[in-house]
Amino acid sequence: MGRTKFAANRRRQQLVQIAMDQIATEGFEGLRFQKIAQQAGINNATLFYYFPTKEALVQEVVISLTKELQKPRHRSNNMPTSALEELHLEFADLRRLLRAQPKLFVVLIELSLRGLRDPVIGKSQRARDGHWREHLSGILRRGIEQGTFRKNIDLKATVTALMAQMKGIGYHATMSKGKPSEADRAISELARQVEHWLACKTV
Amino acid sequence: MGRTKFAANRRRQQLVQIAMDQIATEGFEGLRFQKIAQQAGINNATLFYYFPTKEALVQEVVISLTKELQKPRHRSNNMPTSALEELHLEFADLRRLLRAQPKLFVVLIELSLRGLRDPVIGKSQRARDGHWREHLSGILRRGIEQGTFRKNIDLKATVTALMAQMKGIGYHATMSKGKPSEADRAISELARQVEHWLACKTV
Amino acid sequence: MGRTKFAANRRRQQLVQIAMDQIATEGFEGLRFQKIAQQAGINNATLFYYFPTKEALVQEVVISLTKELQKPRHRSNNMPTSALEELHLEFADLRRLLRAQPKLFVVLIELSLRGLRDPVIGKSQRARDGHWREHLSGILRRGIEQGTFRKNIDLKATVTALMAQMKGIGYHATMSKGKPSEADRAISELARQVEHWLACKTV
Amino acid sequence: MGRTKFAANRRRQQLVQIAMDQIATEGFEGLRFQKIAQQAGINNATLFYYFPTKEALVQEVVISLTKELQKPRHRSNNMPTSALEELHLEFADLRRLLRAQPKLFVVLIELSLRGLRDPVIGKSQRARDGHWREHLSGILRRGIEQGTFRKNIDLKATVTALMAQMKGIGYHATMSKGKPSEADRAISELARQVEHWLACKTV
DNA sequence: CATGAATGAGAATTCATTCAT
DNA sequence: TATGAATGAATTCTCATTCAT
Repeated sequence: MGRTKFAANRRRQQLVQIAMDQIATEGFEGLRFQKIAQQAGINNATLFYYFPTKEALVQEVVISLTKELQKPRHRSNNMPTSALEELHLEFADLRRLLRAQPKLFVVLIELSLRGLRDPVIGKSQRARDGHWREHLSGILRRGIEQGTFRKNIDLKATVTALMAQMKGIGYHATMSKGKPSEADRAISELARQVEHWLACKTV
Repeated sequence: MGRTKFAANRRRQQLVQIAMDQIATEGFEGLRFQKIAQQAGINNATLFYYFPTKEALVQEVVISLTKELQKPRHRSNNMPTSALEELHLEFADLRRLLRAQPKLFVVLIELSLRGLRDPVIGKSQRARDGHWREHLSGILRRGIEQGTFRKNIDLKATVTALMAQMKGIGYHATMSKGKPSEADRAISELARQVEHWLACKTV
Repeated sequence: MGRTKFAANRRRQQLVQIAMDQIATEGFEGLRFQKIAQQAGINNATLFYYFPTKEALVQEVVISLTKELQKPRHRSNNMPTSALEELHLEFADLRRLLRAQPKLFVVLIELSLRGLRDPVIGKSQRARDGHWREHLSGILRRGIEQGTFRKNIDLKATVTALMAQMKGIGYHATMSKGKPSEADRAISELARQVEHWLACKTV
Repeated sequence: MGRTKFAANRRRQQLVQIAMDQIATEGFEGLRFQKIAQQAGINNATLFYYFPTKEALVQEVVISLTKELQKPRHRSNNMPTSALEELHLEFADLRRLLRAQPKLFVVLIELSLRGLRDPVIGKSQRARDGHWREHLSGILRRGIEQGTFRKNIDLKATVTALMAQMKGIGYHATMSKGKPSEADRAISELARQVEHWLACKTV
């Protein structure tokens, strides 16, 4: 039974993955229950045993996506020593994710749009953003405490701007379909700019 | 006859406008020919008289959107005197547009996603980005010539970053549905940050 | 006014001709009022000035077709001298018509089918067949009188068979799209067979 | 499972049959998916479960029709002994088919016309004609060998004429809607004529 | 005569979902 | 679990026809 449940979960996860791929390639518009089943090699109706509704499947996609985004990446072995380094790592994460899972960003943006109309998705999105905001605020606060960042930072506006910048990088890179190296350079540029702005004591 | 043609064009424009609103509120997914006709107070078939295909209508939306975005806004009366001011005005434009036509950003993002699959839309999108890139590059170059900006700017990366930042602002503001004032503050913060970064001679 | 009316009739005739071409190339299925207007270079609605209904246009096609089929072809200058020659000429007509206006047969068959459901067309068709039957019966009778054909002919069955044969040639040639020369040879073969059958005194 | 598949095939066959009836009574023009479903007592969409396209259904009609026409009819118990008898049986078959399934001819003619535009149908039609031609040629050749038919037959032209004649009988009988007995008599007349023509040694 | 604009009544096709087995 | 069969509710698109100008 434990084995079975495990297998069933694997299957669910696989189906969610297929759904994500579908969204990435065909858009939300093109997400078809039929096609997912087909691609999973199962029957149309069988899919309904796993997800009672298309909506339910989408919710799982949201959950899976959120998990993926919150999966600790750089914090693998050693804690970052300074706020500056933490900030660095944020950008590094973005860079890595953008290279490793470009499709994820497409789904993310599709879901953002859906979140505007679907309250459940919207709520989950706002929650994710809230956590991220907290995380970034923490870094900035620590940086100020550590004396790395200047004291007169408008914390809220800065964090908002920072989030917007990082989202913008993901959005722009995803849409313009330039070379990854181009995105990398833009991220580095941005990272330096931000750090300069936060660290510069003469503003 | 001239009158007639004029009226017909007005009608088309009106229909495109309704379509844009529909996209903004319901998403691409929810764009229904029926509903547009309904909202225009005309028959379903009449819509097909104006647009032979749903696709055709969408194309017109793209055109209309591009026109709207390229419509000169700040250049109303007097030419900006300096590159710095020009850059300022870019941010001001963003701020104004975000307040005046928030729906436009939703449509813009929806279209971006569609552009990933629809080659016609994609092309138009890339063309628009190309122009914008040129425009921003021009400002930066002029700023360097004028001595306002530092000489060692990595022009390409900087422009990419700049575009990403501005897109990010639009994206974030649109999605998070915060108060406009919050977006305004983030934009100001960002503008100062960028200018500082470009102008700082000690980087 | 006389001129005008004449011109109008020319126009009607032209439109009917276009309709026939349409039927020949697209079938009854594909007959579109729109397309006819388009091909005539006039507006959709204008066509309704000439024909109050699509049905009306079709009726005119039927009339035009009947006229075309009854147009005396071989009887141009001199009367045929014998029944045998008359019969010969029937086959010759078929041969000529098949070469000169192959499309006409397509329309003819399309109309036949329509005649099964449309009583007006059906009636017109039966009338045409009736005349033809009379005509052929006359030839046979004359042939018998002239002593060319045998006396024990089953007149009714023979005429029916004759009509069926000739229709069959038209039908087969139209459908199989073989070379005209092939049809010619089959017609000659058939003509000889029929004449032999009718003339043979030892049956 | 075998039972199921069998039932499904029965269903498909039934639907094809209904489609054929529809074509016979309403023509290709009047073939409506809706109506077929209605007549089968199933939902519109269910029909699409069996046939992905209206076109697909039509193709099955073509196949079914071809099968029906090639279904051996007279060869039931004993082989025909002579070419003359074989030829006889061809006419007998025609007579029987015309009485037993008059609708089949309507569909056949409708399909012929469609074959002019639809390459798939056209090809199938030409193939069927090819086989028939082979079959008839065989009979004639055997008749010549057997000494029943004269030696100087123009084989190709004769077969073409023969096919045209038989098609013509079907076409004429179908269209003129006379009594079956009339068609029977014409067929007999024709059969005697053809046999006389082929057997007559003095041509 | 001629036309642009408008429309009602379908038509094919799609898709999430249900249900008996 | 799994599936084949079935369906209702849309949705895009077509077409003959009308009407004011």
